[in-house]
Amino acid sequence: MKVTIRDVATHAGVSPATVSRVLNRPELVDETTKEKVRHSMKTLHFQPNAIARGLSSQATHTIGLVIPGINDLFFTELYGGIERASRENGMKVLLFDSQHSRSRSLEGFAFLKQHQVEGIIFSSKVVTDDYDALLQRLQIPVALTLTEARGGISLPAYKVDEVRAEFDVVSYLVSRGHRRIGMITGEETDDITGELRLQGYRNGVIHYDIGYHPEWVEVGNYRFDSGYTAMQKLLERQSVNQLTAVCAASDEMALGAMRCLYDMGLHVPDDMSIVGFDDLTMARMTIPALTTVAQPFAEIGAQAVHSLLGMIQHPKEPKPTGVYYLPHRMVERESVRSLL
Amino acid sequence: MKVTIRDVATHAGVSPATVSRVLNRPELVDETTKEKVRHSMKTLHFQPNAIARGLSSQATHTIGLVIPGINDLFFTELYGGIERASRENGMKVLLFDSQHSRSRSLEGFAFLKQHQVEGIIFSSKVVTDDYDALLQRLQIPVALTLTEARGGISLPAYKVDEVRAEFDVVSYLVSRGHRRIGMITGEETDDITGELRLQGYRNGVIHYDIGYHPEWVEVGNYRFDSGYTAMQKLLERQSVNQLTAVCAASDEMALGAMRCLYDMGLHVPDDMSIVGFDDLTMARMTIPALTTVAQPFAEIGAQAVHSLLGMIQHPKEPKPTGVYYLPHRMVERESVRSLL
DNA sequence: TTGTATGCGTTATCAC
DNA sequence: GTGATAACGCATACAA
Repeated sequence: MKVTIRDVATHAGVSPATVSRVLNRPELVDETTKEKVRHSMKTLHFQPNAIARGLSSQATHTIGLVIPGINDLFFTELYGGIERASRENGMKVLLFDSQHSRSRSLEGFAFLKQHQVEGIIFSSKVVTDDYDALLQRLQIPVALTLTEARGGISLPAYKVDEVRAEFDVVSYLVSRGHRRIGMITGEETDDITGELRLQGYRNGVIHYDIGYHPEWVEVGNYRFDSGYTAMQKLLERQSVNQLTAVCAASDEMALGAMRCLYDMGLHVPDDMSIVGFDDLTMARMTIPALTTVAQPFAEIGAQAVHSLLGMIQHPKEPKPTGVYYLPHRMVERESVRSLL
Repeated sequence: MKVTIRDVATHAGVSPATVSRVLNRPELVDETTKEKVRHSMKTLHFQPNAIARGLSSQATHTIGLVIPGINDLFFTELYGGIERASRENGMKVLLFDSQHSRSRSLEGFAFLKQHQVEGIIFSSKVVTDDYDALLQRLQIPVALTLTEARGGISLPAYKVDEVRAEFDVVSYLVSRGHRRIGMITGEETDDITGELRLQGYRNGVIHYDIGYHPEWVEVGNYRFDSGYTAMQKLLERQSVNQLTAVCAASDEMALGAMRCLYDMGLHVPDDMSIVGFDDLTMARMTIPALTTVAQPFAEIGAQAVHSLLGMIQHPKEPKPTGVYYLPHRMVERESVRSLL
């Protein structure tokens, strides 16, 4: 029925220990017996039991990943980077979807702990002080992606410099002759991302002597529909605002905004320029193709993995901490008009 | 350091077996000792070791999922349905990305076998005879999604009736007055999907006395760029073809086709109607929003899980077999013009 | 209702 | 270079 290491051993006429050795330390075993054992493994179709190995060796070679929601469109790229980097280093990845629920992210830690993962990548919203005790107890290295720690707690975080990125968006727009630039940002509550991007926008409009006008800003929740609604509100004030461009804190909201403009009979970019944030796969598939700032999701994931690997391999060395910025990149496509 | 069932036992003044019982068969243990044990678990922050449980009980409560590629845009919805149905039934899911490689899908089975999953959902291309021996040996229930088995091998498959779905697309187009309907299909080699959708198209044009014209058909690989290229080729023959509508075998190709038309100065749907296939999240976010046929990805995933659950719980009963069709649905949006 | 003893499949520490 | 043997953390017959 199920073939174990013992079956292989008897079939090859050796001890289980030797079979285990050809699996883990083949250099320690004689060439001929090694061949013999391998042959037995083939013919018996032996598959080592990863569960038993994990229990015995106390090493699961697995990295846990907590994500906010599998349906978030950037997720697959992040995962791709993580999975690849893990695989290249002999690690597997175990996924946990917190479904945008704070309590479920906590569950995620418990789940991954139970499965003896050797490191955890966390990418759900802010990580605040109240995680502290939990994380201490965990005794598992943790790295953050697309978010950062707040308060006393210190965990390494991998992301783009969002303040700078959004500033660069404003710069780009200014360089195209825009001055009356609005923004659709993300929620500020429990979400550091929206806060940072808004800060970048604010820095930009102040830096370029445009001034910060609260009435030029609307808040969304990163999703398409909220982008639509936000643009509607902006449009209601358009006669006084006279915006020529709007930057959104996500590609999805940017597309929602474009849809709203379309429904109002306005044309992008002729009547209004739009810039997104993320550079999702679909950003190049729309008409007009979306000008946006690209986050290197795969690279961010890979960096987090490498960071974890370091902590796993050198448990006694001081752990990395603070925020590591990966380079963002303006992607110029068709949704911005030059006023010059 | 790490707290086990024994630690809890001594702390609560009971035997390890009792602790194990409150975990697995709480009804068998006295109310007061149960409380005592649970209290100890809390204060010691006990987390049961899933690895050890799996080894001991021979039940991992895990379903394995082999997907062709994490970056395929429909994947997250399929996964969502699978994860949800699994969770509702006390199961976890372990993911394996075959990266569109046949050999890697084979590896996937080995990987999942090693991790002692109790069932496998497979969704990579065709499953043919040569999988047979492997699958037999596996001794693990397998269900297919978005594909089906070919040859002698019989595995339950969950998907839409693609022939019928594409036929319905043609019907829809005809009902809007179209007759000169082209198609961008998927690869026919090693891919049953493209074959079936083309068959549906063919049935349609024949049924409506339009006739099948090979020169109205181009082949792509489901991706955006291939849709673009295919439409280019179609356009080269447009003076003789005089197509008024094109249906694509995927939403991505449909968008690629739309982009091509846009670049050629043609307007959708005024100059050409376009229909997709899948109803990806982004289908409603484009302008014009894409008319397409929706696959119930989440439902397909959930059905596959339930099918697996049945096989797991009743190992001796005959396993389900054949193809189970889930209802597709025409989603009417803006990319088709009525000629009537 | 609770405790003891054994096994799950593998790794690892010893001897030989 | 190879073979016994004891963990790994938990579940479960069997006893009590």
